[in-house]
Amino acid sequence: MDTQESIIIFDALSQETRLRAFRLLVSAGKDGLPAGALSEKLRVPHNTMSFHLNHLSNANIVSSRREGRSIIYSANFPLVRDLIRFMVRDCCSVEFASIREDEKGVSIIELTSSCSDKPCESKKGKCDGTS
Amino acid sequence: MDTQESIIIFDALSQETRLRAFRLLVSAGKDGLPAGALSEKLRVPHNTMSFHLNHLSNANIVSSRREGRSIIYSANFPLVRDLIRFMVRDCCSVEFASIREDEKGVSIIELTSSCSDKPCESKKGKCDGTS
DNA sequence: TCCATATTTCTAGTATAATGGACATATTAA
DNA sequence: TTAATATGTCCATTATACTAGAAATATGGA
Repeated sequence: MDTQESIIIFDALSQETRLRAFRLLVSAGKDGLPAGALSEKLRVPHNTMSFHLNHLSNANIVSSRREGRSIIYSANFPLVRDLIRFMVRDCCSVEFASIREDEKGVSIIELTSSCSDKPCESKKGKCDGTS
Repeated sequence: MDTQESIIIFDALSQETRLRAFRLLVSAGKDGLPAGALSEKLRVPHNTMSFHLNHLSNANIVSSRREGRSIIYSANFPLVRDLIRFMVRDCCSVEFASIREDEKGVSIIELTSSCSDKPCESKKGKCDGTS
């Protein structure tokens, strides 16, 4: 995940219809949903929906496959995971978030309560715990 | 953090000058940086910089204070933390991320490696570990 | 007070995004 | 092969975003 890629994803998620569609796809899981179902649930004309699905697709945050007459969209979960890692590493690691990998390759992120005065410096105990 | 607030933040971070400015402010920590320093480091005219800083400020992801002739901007770290929590809870919790709070109020997020076929169902061991 | 510095606001030009009607394409079944 | 369904593409309109010159505001110092 580099800066340019993250900009494209932020842009994809910065529009109401697209964010709502993406969240529906997330809740639908790996099976995904056909374009028509999204258009109907979100009460958006099918061509407008198609425009936004294409936008999400270009950002690589959803993928699609044809199944009969339908085109099924599904969320690209690994990319979301990468985006979250990018945000933690690049956007708040110094102040109150830490990220490490355990022996199984699972990323463990700790978000402390906000430190009102001083940076946390990677150790807890320096935060006052207030939010 | 609700949907509308997250859209505004995604929008704020979806533009190159703004994301670069935000990342500079993150690396500057709580002390922040004056508008002129950002304008100079990013080689962006001061009025254009001001436009983008205002955008970030409206999204509440940075704040500002006057110090003498300078206006110092700094990153709003707690909001980033909230955004990350929103993304984990709303965008991938079912599939391969979990979030919980420990006794000190620290959020512990686990991002597994991607599960190629089936949902992880909150337990590890069901993932094949490949990325 | 007068000037230099730091930043914002105003403004207009240009570019990009969103919307939805009309039409085109792909698939399936009769 | 004709019709119905599902979706995408084309296009014009409207709205919003980005950019930077010029002017305005705020501060601190000579």
